[in-house]
Amino acid sequence: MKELTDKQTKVLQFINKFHADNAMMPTVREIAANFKLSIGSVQQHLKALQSKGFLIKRGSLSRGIDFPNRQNFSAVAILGSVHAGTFLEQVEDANDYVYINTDITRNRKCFALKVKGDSMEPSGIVEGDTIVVSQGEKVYNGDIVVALVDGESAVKIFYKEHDKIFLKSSNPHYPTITSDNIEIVGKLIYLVREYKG
Amino acid sequence: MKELTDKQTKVLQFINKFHADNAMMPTVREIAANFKLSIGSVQQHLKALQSKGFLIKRGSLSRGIDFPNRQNFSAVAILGSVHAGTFLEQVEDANDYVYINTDITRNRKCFALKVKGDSMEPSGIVEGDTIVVSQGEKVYNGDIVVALVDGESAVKIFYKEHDKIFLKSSNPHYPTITSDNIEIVGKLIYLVREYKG
DNA sequence: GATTATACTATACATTTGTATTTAAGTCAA
DNA sequence: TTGACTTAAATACAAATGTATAGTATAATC
Repeated sequence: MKELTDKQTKVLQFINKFHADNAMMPTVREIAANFKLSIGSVQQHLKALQSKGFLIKRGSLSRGIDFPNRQNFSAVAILGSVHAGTFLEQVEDANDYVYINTDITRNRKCFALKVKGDSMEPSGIVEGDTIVVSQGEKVYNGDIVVALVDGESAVKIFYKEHDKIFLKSSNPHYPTITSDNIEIVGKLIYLVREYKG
Repeated sequence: MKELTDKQTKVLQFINKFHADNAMMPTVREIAANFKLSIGSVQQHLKALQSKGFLIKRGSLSRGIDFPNRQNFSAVAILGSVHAGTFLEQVEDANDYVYINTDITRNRKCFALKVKGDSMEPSGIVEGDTIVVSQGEKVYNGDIVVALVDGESAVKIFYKEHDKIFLKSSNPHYPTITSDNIEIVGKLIYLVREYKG
């Protein structure tokens, strides 16, 4: 990627913010108005941003500029809560969602859970966090997973040795779980935390 | 919410998909072309969708229809990184953003930082996390803040006793900071973490 | 029968928007 | 100096787009 001048950067930032705020791209004249510039001046900035690969054009449509790697969001449903220490509770109304970038979900099957308990605190996962889990994914030693143990679920660190699965808590006060009946539901790919008040 | 006719439902679905695919609302004529309808016909459908509350209009802008409850995201710029243990580094290109729901930012002035170090690990803030900070906010004892101490910044837990400010690390290996020259930059309102690989 | 809502066409017009052209000034490097 | 690049303004024109109006037809309801 070539480098941008100060002005080009500012124009790109404005476009970014405008799009985030209004769910549409600005017109040439809307950009001009924001910076108190002439139309022609903005045209040149847009041209530069295009030739440097920071914007692309869709024909001569109105509001027809686009980002080469536009931010797409998918709504991931929060299905329930999971005791990082012990096990899962179903939540009745699945009307709550986390919105995350499709760059992260990448067409994978995902769902989200609210964390309860403190068994994963040393790994930075605390009560109230919302974790996004990708299903049907290959897991490796050290990955953080949501697993079903004898029908109940938990967030743990995955380890496999000699075909035997061990589920470790990062908090040493909790025992390592092992069982013949462990099913890996999915792997942690994202976490969000909201600080309220 | 009043009910929609079959045709109105189809038009609304098309608008929805068009918006998801192209990050912009369709024009009257684009809708007409899709359904092989006349312009006036589409106008009526849009009018009906508006009067029933499924769409709203923004003036007479091109592509100026909108969903009443669209998820709004604001792009929060990642301005640099901050050592949760020690101090801040500026990042030159502010082309990186976190996208968070405006329900959370609520018109507050925000910026984001990448966390380095482990001084806040017991609070669930670990290396690589992206934290969103709200500026110029009232802070209370126990809040997690970004503060400037003698010109350098850090993420700490805020305490004030007898007009003296203390900045505590949750990791006991780090000392509590106190100084006559402490400025509170902002308060933590959000955190995101991506698990890669 | 009269009224209302829906569905559709066709056309005209005003505004918005993208694009092109010309001119000019400043910076920086060869 | 020359040339390339950036920044900027002013204006004109074509295309895209929103809006308004008039007319037809069907079905449901009172």
